[in-house]
Amino acid sequence: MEFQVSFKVNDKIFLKDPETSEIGKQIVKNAIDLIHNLGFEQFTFKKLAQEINCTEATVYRYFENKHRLLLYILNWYWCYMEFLVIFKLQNITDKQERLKLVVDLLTHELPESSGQFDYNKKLLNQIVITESSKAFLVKDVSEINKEQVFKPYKDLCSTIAEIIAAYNPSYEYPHSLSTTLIETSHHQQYFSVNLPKLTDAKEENRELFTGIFLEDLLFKVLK
Amino acid sequence: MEFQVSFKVNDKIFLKDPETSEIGKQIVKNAIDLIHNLGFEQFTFKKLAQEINCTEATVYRYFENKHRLLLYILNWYWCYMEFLVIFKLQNITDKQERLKLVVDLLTHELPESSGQFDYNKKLLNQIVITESSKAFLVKDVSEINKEQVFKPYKDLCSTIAEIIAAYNPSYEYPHSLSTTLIETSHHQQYFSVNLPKLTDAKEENRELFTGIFLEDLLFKVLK
DNA sequence: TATTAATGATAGTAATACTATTATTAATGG
DNA sequence: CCATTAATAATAGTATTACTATCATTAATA
Repeated sequence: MEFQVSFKVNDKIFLKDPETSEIGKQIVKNAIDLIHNLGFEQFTFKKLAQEINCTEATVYRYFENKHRLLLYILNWYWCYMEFLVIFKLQNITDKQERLKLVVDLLTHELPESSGQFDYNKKLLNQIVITESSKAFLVKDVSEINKEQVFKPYKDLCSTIAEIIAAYNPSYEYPHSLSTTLIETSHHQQYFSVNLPKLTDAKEENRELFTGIFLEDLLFKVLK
Repeated sequence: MEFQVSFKVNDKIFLKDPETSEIGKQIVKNAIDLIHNLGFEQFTFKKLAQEINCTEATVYRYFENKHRLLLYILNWYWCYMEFLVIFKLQNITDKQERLKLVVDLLTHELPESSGQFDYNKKLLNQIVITESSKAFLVKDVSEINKEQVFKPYKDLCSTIAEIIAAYNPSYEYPHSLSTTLIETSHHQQYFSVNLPKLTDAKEENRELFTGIFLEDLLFKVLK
């Protein structure tokens, strides 16, 4: 027996819920492939429509623009990551162990779950590393923030901040440390592959290195 | 008597050196204003040309595209930042003091220098915080990296890494820590203004807070 | 004075980021 | 089973973006 986990992404992000139709699922699935292959800047709805043999207009019925589609994908990831954190930490009482598991989750690819409806986790991970900051480094960030489109990221940040605070209640910057862990995990992995002079990692062991670097940093900061 | 500092930016970044003409200087100066006002995505060469009453074609004679122009601006910043680090640390032998000054420089606006030819440092700072990761989070990063367009960032990273290594020679990840300081400085300041739930800072004291947060982190990590 | 370099003026193209309209098909409800 | 509705296809069209090209004009220089 299996159980399935699904996430309700804020429905202001889409015009029509892509989960409710086959073509909607194809849009998200192929968007992940295409954003990974082309990079977000070169990715267009026209290319996506060609990929899944539908019309551009159809894609526009699901998402206002490609930025919203990126947000949808990232929200899915952030929700899933928060779920994984909570799930994997269940029954683990040792506070140090809990933090170690958080670092592991943040620095390693998502596990391939067996759910029927499943995104390519390897590509999703790459997209998060390379494109996630483009979701919030935009001129209208304050506008779209009102629509709660960053809630899953904030929730994840907050969940990790609580685990930090549980380990060391006197540490004063748990939220900043939480986002530093998340963002640094992305940057260090990206640098190790693309700009190796900016890190001490080697490409071969980027996930492992990033985990070791962050764990070392985390426990020294919280000591 | 004054002395002036100028930086030779890698000449593969531009087609024609904007420093060599009045209109070239106007292009860079107004680009900083416009990128700040519109955000990099909405910024176009057409709008820039309108701003300085020249033609789009003229702008294209200086820079291949807007990404190169952003790189030019960022390279200027990175060079200037490295200069400031080296300059301000002259004659300071206390290794802890040296690190503190680095954090100060990374978290506070650039000083308004009195040079004749001078960019708006406040806006430049904002651009670095908001747009700098868009310079390297691109699909063709490896291609353009071969043209040495990230050398100034790497040099800055390396300079700071040396200061870290001087403080604690046994610390194993000085480059990763160096880029973590730089990137985290940007993110925490950005979050404090735009997504305050992701940080413990308040907007009012974002520079001060980010400095305190990073200094605390740095010295605990290197202890 | 002739030459060259820089810019302006103008035009044009392919791609992007959409919006709109109408026709067709599929699903559902009575 | 028919009528209705919803979803999509097919098609068209617009404004903007990201360029490239050409030629005339002006300014600087040799």
